[in-house]
Amino acid sequence: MPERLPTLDEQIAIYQREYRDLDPQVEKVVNALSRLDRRMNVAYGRQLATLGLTSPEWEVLKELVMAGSPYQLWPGTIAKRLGLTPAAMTHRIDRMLTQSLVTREPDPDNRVRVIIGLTDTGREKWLEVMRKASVFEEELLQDLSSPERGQLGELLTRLLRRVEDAQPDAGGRLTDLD
Amino acid sequence: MPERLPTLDEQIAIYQREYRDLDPQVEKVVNALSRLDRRMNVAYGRQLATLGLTSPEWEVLKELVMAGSPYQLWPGTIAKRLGLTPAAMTHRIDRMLTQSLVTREPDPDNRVRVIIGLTDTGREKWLEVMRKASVFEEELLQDLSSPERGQLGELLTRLLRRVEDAQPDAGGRLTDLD
DNA sequence: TGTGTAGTCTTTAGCATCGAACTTTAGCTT
DNA sequence: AAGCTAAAGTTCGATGCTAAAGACTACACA
Repeated sequence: MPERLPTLDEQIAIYQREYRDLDPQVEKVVNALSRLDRRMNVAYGRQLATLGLTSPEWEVLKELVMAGSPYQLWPGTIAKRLGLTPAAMTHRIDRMLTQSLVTREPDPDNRVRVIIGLTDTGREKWLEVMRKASVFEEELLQDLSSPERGQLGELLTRLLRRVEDAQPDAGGRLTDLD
Repeated sequence: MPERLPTLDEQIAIYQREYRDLDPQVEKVVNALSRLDRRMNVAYGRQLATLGLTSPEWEVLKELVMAGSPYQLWPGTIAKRLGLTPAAMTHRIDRMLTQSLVTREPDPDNRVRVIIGLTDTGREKWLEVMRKASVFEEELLQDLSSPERGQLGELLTRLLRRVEDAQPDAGGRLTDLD
């Protein structure tokens, strides 16, 4: 009974025994991506915890900063980008309000809308996380030379372009399903 | 008030305005990874739904197949790999039992342990998902030549090696935190 | 101007997950 | 052997999420 996580190559070898037509090259890329993201999130989670933040809160802060000055978005927009229901967004904002990370004001242009804004506290928190995160990120990439880093970024960007064009708001579809 | 998701490069430009010491090359890699994983999961989720599977169930099936014949693991092992608490694992297995995707038997060698096994139904489901997923994966990578795919796989593997060595069971730490 | 329709956010009920306490067993230690 | 410690998995209470329904607003069209 194996305790140890199979290496990526072991995983793919087994997958190929189960499904002969599998393309090992493609599978390697896709599974490496997914494994990396899991590990990165574990690492981020640790750093967030030391700063008294949860990962849901962090996601929202990122979106608001990413929006640029004046750091405002509608709840529905954030929800769509994060793949959440509007209901979840309502409650997340509620929680973040109690910590003064964000504000919620009525939209003067449309009374059924609401504007979520980033507070200075929220912006500060974002910065603290980034400072810690960048240490981890540098460590993660330390085995890659600068040209390799650039190349990796470029290759990933090309993948991303395809999938983001196909799912503009995460609502499109890349393949026909039925 | 922006509705549109900033492109990766826009995002990084804004981040740099907020945090001047940020390394754009590193940030590009890390954020592309995270964006890609989100999109991939959306796509997988769709395909799973058409096969009557949920993503939590899919995760467990993957681990059992990955273990190789005879497709058996302890609940605690699966939980650790998926980053779940043992409690969550118990309930997941309960649900999967009702669909005959897995079995739960006492471990003959240690009466406090339990063995989760993959059923033929579960193995079939895994195969169905993989067949659909490989279509999507091929489409995702279609803009990359075969050497580029190999290169991307190799670069990602090097990152993965570093982080998996540092967090052997997702319990280690890559950076000192306090 | 009135009405229908679509869209935005909130409320509610049900469910999955977490953290923590608990039960049972295995393996030491003396 | 007997007791101590560590480990595995289940149970329990609390929290965040989803899906669906509801309240309200804006816009199009007659």
